[in-house]
Amino acid sequence: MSDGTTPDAPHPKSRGAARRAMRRGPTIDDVAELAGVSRGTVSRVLNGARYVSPAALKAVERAMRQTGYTVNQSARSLVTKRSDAVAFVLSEPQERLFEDPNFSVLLRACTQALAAHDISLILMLESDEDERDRVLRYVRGGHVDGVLLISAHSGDSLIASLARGDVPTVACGKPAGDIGIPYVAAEDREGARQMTRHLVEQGRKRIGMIGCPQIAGGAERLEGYRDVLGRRALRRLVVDAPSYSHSAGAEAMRRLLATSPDIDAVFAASDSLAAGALTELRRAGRGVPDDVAVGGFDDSRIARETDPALTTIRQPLELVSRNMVDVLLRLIRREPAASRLLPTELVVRESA
Amino acid sequence: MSDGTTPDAPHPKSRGAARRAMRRGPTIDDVAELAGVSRGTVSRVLNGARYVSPAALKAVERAMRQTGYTVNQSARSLVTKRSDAVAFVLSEPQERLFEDPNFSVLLRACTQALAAHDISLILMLESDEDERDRVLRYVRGGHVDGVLLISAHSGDSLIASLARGDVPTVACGKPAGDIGIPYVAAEDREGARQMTRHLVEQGRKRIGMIGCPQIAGGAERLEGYRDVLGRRALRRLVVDAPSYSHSAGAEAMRRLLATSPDIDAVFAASDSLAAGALTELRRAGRGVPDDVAVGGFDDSRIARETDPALTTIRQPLELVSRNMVDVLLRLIRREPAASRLLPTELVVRESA
DNA sequence: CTGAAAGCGCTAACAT
DNA sequence: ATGTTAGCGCTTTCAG
Repeated sequence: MSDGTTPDAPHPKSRGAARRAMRRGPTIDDVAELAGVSRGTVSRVLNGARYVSPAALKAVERAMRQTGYTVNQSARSLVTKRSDAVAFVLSEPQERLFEDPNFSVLLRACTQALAAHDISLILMLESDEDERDRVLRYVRGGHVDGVLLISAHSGDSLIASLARGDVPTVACGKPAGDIGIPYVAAEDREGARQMTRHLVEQGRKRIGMIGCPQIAGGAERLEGYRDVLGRRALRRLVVDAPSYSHSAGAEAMRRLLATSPDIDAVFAASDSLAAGALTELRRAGRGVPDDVAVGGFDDSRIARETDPALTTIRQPLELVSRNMVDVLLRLIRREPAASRLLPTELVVRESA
Repeated sequence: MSDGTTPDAPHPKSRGAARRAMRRGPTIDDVAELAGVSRGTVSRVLNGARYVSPAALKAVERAMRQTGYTVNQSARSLVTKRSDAVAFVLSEPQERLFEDPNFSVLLRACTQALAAHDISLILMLESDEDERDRVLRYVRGGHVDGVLLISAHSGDSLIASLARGDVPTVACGKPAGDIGIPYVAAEDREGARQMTRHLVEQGRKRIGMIGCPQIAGGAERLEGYRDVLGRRALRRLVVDAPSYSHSAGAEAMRRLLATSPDIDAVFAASDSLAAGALTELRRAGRGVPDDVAVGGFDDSRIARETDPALTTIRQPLELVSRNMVDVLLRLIRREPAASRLLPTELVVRESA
């Protein structure tokens, strides 16, 4: 084989004056010429087609098809100052968030919702200082029209401080510190109430909770649990997990069993935590749900894959995503847009 | 409040001639003026700083800092014809791929590897016809410099037909049909051999396989299994799963137990499949690994979270990602770049 | 080594 | 309704 990289250029004689032979698609002028109209008219067709005669419109459309024209986004952005792209910024202080099954759902749904508006999604990670700076520079450099901010932990947010500036931003989940940026979230507190009520209705008496207050929404879930239980939410029944992970769930369950061996139900603040709890309960020889009922939160994929399958609270993440995009687009258009809270739903399976 | 959108322009008298007051960062000219050099020199500093006197360099750098200058990527792209962005195209015919824990790893690692080169990652989905067209138009519209193609199923690939064109593309996993595009993959076949050998060494006699030949790498894993077992790879010991999912694994295991109740080991072509098999084995009252040993493939997160934890084959996905990016960058620079195969590793845990 | 000048392809006034 | 024109901010010859 000759080389394996690129087929040789198809221009046998291209020598000295080898201009940029690269991607050299048809321009708006080519279309205009072919359609027998001016460049301005073509531009009008491209942008809404108002004030264009049907005849011209048809001619232009045909010419575009014939030439296989595509707008040059750079040229357009240069003048409009819009990029038609938004950043999906993921701050994952502990590398965890990325493994969260919920994250995939958000990412997919946001991508789709944006695609419907012909806006592209640029994924950016912000796990350390350097990356944070990179993101900041990038965002305020005008490379994107707005940002979808996904952060597990609510603290950090140097990003948010930027976001508070002039770049339209919407967060997933209520950011801590009550920064002024709009957010979209599930009704964590009410969701937690639903689960706790369910456990009570099942006749459970000593209901423990594995929480994770430092994660967005975590504090609310804890509050919901307390709302329902009141003083029955004994201090020893509540343990904190450092993150929404399987191992953290197992570890928390171990502590719970140690301090409260008489426990007959556990509400974990996420499905991953619940799955970890399940593993630990089995190890400890407790039957689920007979000895101990287990409730999760999220209704992520893993809720269906544990054994027994998890009873959990469904977060409408597709809806959250669509709302985030909707709010962001309004913000970009300088329209007013408030935060939104979306309802949750109890999903009963085998574990409780 | 006055408006809530944009703080009023700081020009008390700007009236009729209210220019676009939007994002109006410092330009290369502002920097040039402040540094007392020409616009050309600033540009040179921006691009490699060759042929620039130390004095000029310093002045420019100071001016850039003072003004908080950031290049306008659109303006740059307009002339260079590069976008400094690549598309991460995900074809997920069955919505599954996105839930694959491996995918997250790839996405994260690719994003990071690209960020190191100041290239941004644009995520695109290609699950149906419309989206495929969208991706095609987008990619060949010159919006990206190249594409990272992640597809579970190997067939479709109208995308690939584009990729074969002039847009630099690298696939994850060997694409079917032997299209000419370079790819990066793990040594699936050898990995499968490693696992099968391990099971044999454990004294297992009737080793079944849950395969998924239509998924990239799936056929190779099946071959590896057969390489080791030879005629002991009875037909009835091999079942096909429709996808790499938990439920497919459970279902396949059920069939396997039905046709070959005497089975004493199973090698599943992915961890998800193995996890499903585990669930089914427990349901059937078979102990793992005592009655039946179970081997997975991927060493994804779930391998650590099943009970018992999975013995599996580690795919070096971070390495795969970095190599994909490396190959793609070479391709973009029109340098030669061949496909690459990366070694796998046996990870022994509890299930086998 | 550096400045000047010519566009890149497009949109948005501004005239018709 | 349509053509004309002036840039958007940058890189890249081309002269010095």
